[in-house]
This record gives sequence, structure tokens and C-alpha cells, in this order.
Amino acid sequence: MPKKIKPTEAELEILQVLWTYGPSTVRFVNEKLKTGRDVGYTTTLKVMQIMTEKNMLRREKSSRTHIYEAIVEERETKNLLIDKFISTLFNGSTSGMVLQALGNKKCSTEELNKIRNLIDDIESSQKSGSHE
Amino acid sequence: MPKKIKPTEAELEILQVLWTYGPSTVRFVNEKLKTGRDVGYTTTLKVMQIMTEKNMLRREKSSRTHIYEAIVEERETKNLLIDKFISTLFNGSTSGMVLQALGNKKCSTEELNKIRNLIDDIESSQKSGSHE
DNA sequence: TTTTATCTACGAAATTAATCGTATAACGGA
DNA sequence: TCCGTTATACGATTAATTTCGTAGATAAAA
Repeated sequence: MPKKIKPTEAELEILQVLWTYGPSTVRFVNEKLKTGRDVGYTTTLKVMQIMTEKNMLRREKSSRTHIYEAIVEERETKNLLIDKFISTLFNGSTSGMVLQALGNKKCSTEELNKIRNLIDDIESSQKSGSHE
Repeated sequence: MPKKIKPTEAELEILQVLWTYGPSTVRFVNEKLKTGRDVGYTTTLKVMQIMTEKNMLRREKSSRTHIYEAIVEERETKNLLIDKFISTLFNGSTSGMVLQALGNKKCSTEELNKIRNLIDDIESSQKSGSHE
């Protein structure tokens, strides 16, 4: 099998920064984290070093200031996390979770339309049946 | 403010059982958990006792076999968890998460229709504007 | 060239979670 | 009544996570 992906809370925050902004320095990541909560520089450094050991990040250390990049794939990782979330909290029902999420938070009309279009796509491709 | 809800993994599993099946014994909950993974009876007991101390569960101890019931409200708790999930992993974009969830897992046509209907409802109530 | 600021490395404390062993009490059937 | 089963209580351990202080190296500024 490939690999077990089980990032901790702190690791997820860091991954999200790296996925969003691309390869970054510890300083940059720490600044981003600090917008949400209080966290020291060396704390972030340490976690990122550990993540590198775990092969979740890759590090470019040619210059004194290292640049970190996420190795773990964004889509794949998030899919796994969503799966787990849904199976633990919604007895495996994707629609159950989606219904609650949509009922809960407000989306713009535009966003809702995007979702509707996706649903249309899924349904039509299901009807045309073809694949499995 | 009301209360902080931050259940651990193990606690969430237990809550989900209690939400799904209603007030239950430790034995029952443990049986349910064991369908997914290996976990000892006293482990489950201990966690449920701790949850009771934390006021997440209420316990009826009139008979020798205690009955536990979730105090924390299902919808509210799940909303908080979804919020956190979305803000950590999708930079706060509900639609981003929903799109990925739908793209990821398969839903039945019926489920997709339920979602579509919900979207319709939301949009029409947004147009009629009225409230707030 | 000093001094000051900024990095990484590293160790280790503090916290939090999860797991289980053992003790003890109560119940139920033979 | 006696024994095996099933409960809860509780302590303790293990493991994982998070946090940060300090040291030493390098760069930049004065």
C-alpha cells in the first residue's frame, strides 16, 4: 500500500499554508499561523522539521534560509480526511454531511451554482451509464 | 460564551454511536466500536467516564448497568466540527469542501436530488430576500 | 570589525490521548 | 449458597503532540 496519511492538527495548518501559497520559509508559515492563534517561531520550525523527517515536506537547504514544500498531495490528502470525517460523523453518508454543511454556512449564489452544475455533471454521466 | 466543544477521536466515535442509537450501555457502545477496530471494554468505559466528567455525557446509574446518553447536541456539535474542518482545510470555503466531497465519493441519484433541492430552497429564500 | 539580527539544530518539559490491568462489587444460575 | 460472569472504579503506563529555551552559525548593519 502507498502510505498512511495522518497529519496532526498543527501539521494540517502548515500543509494548508503550503498548499495555498506554495513553497515557503518557516518565517512565512509562522506569520500565517499567527493570524489565527499564538504560536512561536521555533514551534513552527520544529513541527516543519518533524514533517520533513516524516516525508510530508521537502526542504531546499541551499541557502541559509530553508524553503519548505509540501510533498503530500493536496487533493488526495483532503479526500482521505473528508472520508474519515464522513465515516466517523455521518455514518458514511456524504450527502448527509453535505446537507448539513450547506444548511449550516452560507454560500454565495455563484458557489451554489457551481455545486449544482457539478451535481448535473455527475448525474448525466451516471445516466449515460457507460463506465461501471 | 456557552462551552468549548473539542471531542477527541475516541470521543467522537462514541458520540456518533450514542447519537445514532440513543442512550446505551458501555457494552453496547463497545460492541459498535469493535466493528471498526480493536478496542477493549475498559478502554471504552474509561473514555465514557471521562466524557461524563467533562459533561459531554449524562449517566443514569440507578441500575448496576449504567446507561449513558449524549448531552452535547448533535447538530450543533457537527456544525462546529464542519466549520473547523472547512476553515483549516479549505480556507473557509464551504463550497470548496462540498465540491471536493461530491467529486470524491459517489452519491445515489436520490441523494444528489436532495442536495439539489436544498440548494434550490436556499437560493429561493435568498432571492425573496426578506429575512435579515 | 563589532554588534545585532536571524537561522537552524537539538533537547526536553508539559500536555493530552488512549489503552489496559487489577480490584471490588453485584448479579444470576446451578 | 457458591461460582462464574459482568459491572464499575481507578491507577498507571505508554505514546503522541505541542511547545519552547538555548546554543551555535551566518549574515547584515553600523
